[in-house]
Amino acid sequence: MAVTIRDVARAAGASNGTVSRVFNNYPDISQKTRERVITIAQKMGYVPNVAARTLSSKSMQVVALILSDLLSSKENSISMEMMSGVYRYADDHGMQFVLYLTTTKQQHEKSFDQFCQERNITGAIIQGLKTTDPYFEEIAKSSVPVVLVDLDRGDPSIGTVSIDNVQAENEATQVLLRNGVQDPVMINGSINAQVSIQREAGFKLALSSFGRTPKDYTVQYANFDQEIAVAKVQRLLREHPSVDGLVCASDSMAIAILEYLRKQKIRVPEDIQLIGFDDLIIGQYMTPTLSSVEQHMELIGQQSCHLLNKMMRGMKKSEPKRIFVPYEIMERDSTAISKEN
Amino acid sequence: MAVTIRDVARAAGASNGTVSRVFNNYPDISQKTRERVITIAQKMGYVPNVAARTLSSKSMQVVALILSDLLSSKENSISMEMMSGVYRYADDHGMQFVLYLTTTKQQHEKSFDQFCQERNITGAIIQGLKTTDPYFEEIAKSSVPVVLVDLDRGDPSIGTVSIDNVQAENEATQVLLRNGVQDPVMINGSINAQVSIQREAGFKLALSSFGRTPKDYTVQYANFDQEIAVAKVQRLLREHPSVDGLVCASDSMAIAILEYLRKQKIRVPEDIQLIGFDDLIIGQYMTPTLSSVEQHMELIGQQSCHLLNKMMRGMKKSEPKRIFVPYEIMERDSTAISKEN
DNA sequence: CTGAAAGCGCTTACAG
DNA sequence: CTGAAAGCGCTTACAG
Repeated sequence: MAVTIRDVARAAGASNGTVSRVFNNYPDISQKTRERVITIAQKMGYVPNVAARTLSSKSMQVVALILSDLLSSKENSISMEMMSGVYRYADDHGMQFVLYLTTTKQQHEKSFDQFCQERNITGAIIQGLKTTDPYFEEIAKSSVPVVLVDLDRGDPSIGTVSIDNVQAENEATQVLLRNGVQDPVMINGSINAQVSIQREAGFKLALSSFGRTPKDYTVQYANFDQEIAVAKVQRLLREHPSVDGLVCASDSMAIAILEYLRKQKIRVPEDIQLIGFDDLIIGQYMTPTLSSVEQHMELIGQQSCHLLNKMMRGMKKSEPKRIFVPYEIMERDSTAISKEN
Repeated sequence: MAVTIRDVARAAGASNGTVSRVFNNYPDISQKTRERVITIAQKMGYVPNVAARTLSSKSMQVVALILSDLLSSKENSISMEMMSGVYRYADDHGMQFVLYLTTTKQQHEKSFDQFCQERNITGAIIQGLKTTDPYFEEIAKSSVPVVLVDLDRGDPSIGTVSIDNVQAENEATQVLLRNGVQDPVMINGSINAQVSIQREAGFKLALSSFGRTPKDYTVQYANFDQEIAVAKVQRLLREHPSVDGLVCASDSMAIAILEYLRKQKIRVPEDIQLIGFDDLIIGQYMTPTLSSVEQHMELIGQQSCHLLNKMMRGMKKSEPKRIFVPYEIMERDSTAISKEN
C-alpha cells in the first residue's frame, strides 16, 4: 500500500541509504543519482514517514507549543494568532510542529522531561505558565531548550519573549496623564502574576515622572476577572469620587468596566478616561472605542520559534535569550479628551 | 539517558514484550507481573515513546485536525474552541492529536493520502475546506476516515458535523418576521458556499411560511466580507428605503453593518432590525447588542472526534454519519422591538 | 502467562 | 560517491 523508501530504492536501482541521502540533501551524491531518485520518488508518490524519521534520527527537530491551562474564551484569539506565528515559522524551517494543551493537573502526573521524551520533543515554547506550575521549576533543570512567552524565569539558559510590559504600561498611563487625568487608578491583575508586577511598575513610573504620588487606593487587584474588576470599580468610585482615570491591566477587565460605566451613566472619557491592555477586537466595536496596548501576537509566536531554533542549534551562552517584541499604544475614544486648559 | 522499554524489562526481570503488554493493558498478564512492571516503570520514570509506538503498531490512532487556510482574525476564536473540543476528546480516548494548518496551495503540492501517510494519520477532521480545494475530491477516494465540519460532501462514507443551517436561519428570520418586519433582506456570504446556500434556503423558508414573496433585491451576496457587506447595504437602503430588516449570514458582516448603520444614524432596531450568525463575543458588547445564532463550537469539535473515532473503529456502513449539533437563537437588542399593533 | 524474534520505515557511522 | 548493516524504541504474531 504505502510506498516506502525501500520501494523507491528498488525502483531506482539504489540502496535505502542513497535514497535517504537524497531526501536529506546530503552533499556528496552524484547529480545523476540525485535526479533519478527524485524523479522516481515523485512518480511513485513517495513521502518520507515522519515517525520513522524522528525515531531513527537524532537531528529531527520537533518543536512543541504548549498552551498551559485552557484559556478563557476572551483570550482565545490571542493564542490562535500566536500559534499561527509559531506554526508558520516551524513549517518554513523544516521543523515539526506539535501542539499541546496542558493543565496544572497534568503537569503533576508527568514531568516536563518525561513529557518531552515521550513525544520526542526537542524544543518547547510555553505560554500561560504560572510560577506555581510544576513545569516552572522543571524546565530549568531540563536539557530541552525552552522559550517562555510572557514570563521571565530569570534564568539565562531559558528564552523569553514578550513585549516590554513595564514600558508599555508606562506609556499607556502617560496617555491619561497627558490628557489631564488627576487621580488615576490602576485595575491590575493578580498581585503575584509577573505581568501584573511589571505593568504596575510601569504605571508607577509614569506617575512619578509626572510628579504624582500614589494613594492607598491607587492600585486595585482584580485577578483579571471581569466581575471582580467591576466590583472594585464600583466601590472605588463610591469611596473616591475624585478618580478620573482607569488603567486596566487587561482589555477583558476594561471591557466589563466600560459596560458598567455606561450603565451607570458615567461618561467615558469625559468623567473617566480608560485604557486597557491587549487590544482585543471587541474594544474597537464598543462605544466609546477602547484605548489599549496592542501586542503583535503572531510576531511573538514567530520570534519565539526563531529563538528556540537558535537555541536548539546550540546557541552560545553569551547570546541574549531575552527578546522584546514591539507593541503599540492605540489611542481611541475612551481617552480622547484633554482636560488641560 | 532516556529510559526505554528495555531498561524497564531488564530491571523487572522480564522481556520487552511483557512490559509492552502491561502498558497496553493486554488481558493475559499475571497480576503479579503487571504490578511489578508498573512499580518499576514508575520508579524509573519510564514513558513509552510515541514515535516508536506509531511506527511499530498498526493500531495507534492518530487524529489530525486540519484547519484549511488561515482563518481571518475575526473567526479565530471559533476555531480555538472547536480545536479544544477535538483535543479533549482525543486526549481522553487515548488518541494522538495533531494539528495542521493547510492552504489550498499546499494541498496542490501533496495529496491527501500522501499527507496522511507521511504523518501516520489514521483519521482526519477538516474544517474550512472549500468545494474547490483539491482535498475535497481526494478525501472521497481515500482510505483514511474523514469528518468534515460545516460541509456536506454528500458522500455516505464521509462524516459530517454541523448545525442545521437551514433550520437555524429559518428560525433566525422568523424572529424578524414575528417582530413585524415587512421587507427583510438577507446579506448572504458567497453564492457558491454550501453554508450560504443552506442559510439562504432557511431564510426563504421563513419568508414563505409567512406568505412573503422574495423581491429581486431580497438576497445580497457579500462574500462574508465586511466592506462588501457595508457597500451592499448602503446601496440597498438608498434604492429600497422600505427595507426594515437584515438577516446576515455571519456576525462578522453584521457587526460591520451595525457600525455603519450607527454612523448613518439609522436606528436599530427601530428603523431596521438586524440578526447575525455565529454569535461572536463582539456582538454582545455592541450598542445595541446583536442578535445572532450561537453555535457550540466546542461541542462540534467533540462530536466530530467522537464520530471519527467510531469510523476508525470500523463503523457500519448503515450507520448515519451525518450529525446535527444543537444551536441557539440569541435574541438581543438589535431585534428587540415589535412593530405589530 | 511469557519469551525470542521479526519488523515498522527510516538514518548514519563504517567501509570501500 | 554508494552499499551493507546496525540501530532508533516499540509491537505482535508465533511458540511453548
